[in-house]
Amino acid sequence: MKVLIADDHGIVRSGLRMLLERQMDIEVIGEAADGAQARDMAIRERPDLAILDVKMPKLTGLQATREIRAQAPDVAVLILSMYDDERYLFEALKAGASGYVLKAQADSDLLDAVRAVERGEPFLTPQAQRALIQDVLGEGSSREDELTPREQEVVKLVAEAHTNREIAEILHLSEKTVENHRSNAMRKLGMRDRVELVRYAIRKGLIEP
Amino acid sequence: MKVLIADDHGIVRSGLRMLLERQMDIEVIGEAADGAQARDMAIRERPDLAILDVKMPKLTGLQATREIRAQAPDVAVLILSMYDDERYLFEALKAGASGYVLKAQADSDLLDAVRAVERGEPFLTPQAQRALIQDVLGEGSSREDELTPREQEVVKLVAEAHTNREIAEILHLSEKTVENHRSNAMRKLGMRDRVELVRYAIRKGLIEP
DNA sequence: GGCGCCATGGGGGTTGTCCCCTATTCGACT
DNA sequence: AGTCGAATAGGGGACAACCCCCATGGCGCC
Repeated sequence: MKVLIADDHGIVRSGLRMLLERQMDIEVIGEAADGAQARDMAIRERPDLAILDVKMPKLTGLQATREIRAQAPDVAVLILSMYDDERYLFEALKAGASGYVLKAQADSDLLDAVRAVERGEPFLTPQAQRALIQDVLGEGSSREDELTPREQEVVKLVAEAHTNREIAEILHLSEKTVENHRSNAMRKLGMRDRVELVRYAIRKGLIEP
Repeated sequence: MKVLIADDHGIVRSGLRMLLERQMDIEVIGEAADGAQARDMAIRERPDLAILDVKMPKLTGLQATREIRAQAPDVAVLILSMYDDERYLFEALKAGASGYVLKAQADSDLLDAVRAVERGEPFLTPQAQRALIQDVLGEGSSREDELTPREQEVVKLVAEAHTNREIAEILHLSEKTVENHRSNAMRKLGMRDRVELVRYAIRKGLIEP
């Protein structure tokens, strides 16, 4: 089973690799340090599974998931979240992730998740299942982000101080398309320049201050 | 060499354990999930080294370091930080840590640090060393506010999404003077555009996100 | 089938940003 | 007495940002 690891912390990547490669049938075929790299490697190398951290530069794990699932549907995705809550669980599932595991969980949960995905099954930790049930029972979580996925990606990269040209390269788009997404996002949010977008991105948790 | 690991993420702990135990002479004698537990275990088990994450429940890694060093001075401490900057470096050293390694670093840096501490030497990554030198060089004045009052005013207004022209009107200055202050501030902080200034201003508490 | 939305891309133009340089005044330190 | 940083102001230029317009193709939805 070929696995790709993506996390912006080198030490954590190495730890995960050790953890996974102790299993005889798992081969870690690559490591990515940011979301864009993870997407490119997943599409090029076609691993059976990509394990993505939520919080990464350039593309978040969720944004990378969306693009990987669109362009390489045979690559399964497992989201690894450092957050203690499940605030990205629903977005992760909507983006096409097969599983969602908190870093606070025991390593056996991660291996269980990998095994489940190997069999083509989805995997949620007990906590995540409870959160999901809670949500279905309660209000139907009508959280509409007014920004489209593409617009959010561009906003995140703007807030990371990339120029339009750099963003175009990262997302494999033309500069003009990037400008259009940024402009549309700003119009939707009633903002006048990139500076306001930065504060929006920080409030939304797209990036750290 | 007996080592204690403390991190609130179980998966990360397991990864670190794998990473360290690949070294034949390193034995991980325990794992702690929070700072208080780390302190108790360190004082009871007396490992040669305690590797502590900065951000943990109950006691932060720095607080745990202080108490461990006070009650068990023979236990060396290595601080592991997930943050991309060195904002806790000085506090860590003051608290009695022997080393400071970012999680973003390669695993070899962590092993180097462990080896150095084994020999009784302190260890800092090149980035941390640079930050320290920078600090010693600029120690004459208050290192915290390297920006002049005028520069801070301009930075705040930039971060509030005002254009140079608007800032000039607000401060009763010429546009050129505003540009100079902004430019000087950016040079001092090593930043390339206003977007980076926004994040700086938010980190410094000059504005709210 | 048409309507709207999303994603993609371009033309052309105005304004803003950012950098290089110079220059003066003022106060503070040595 | 001289130097140094802070604050002020400007010239000129390269480039990025931001705006309007336009167009195409895909997809879902009455």
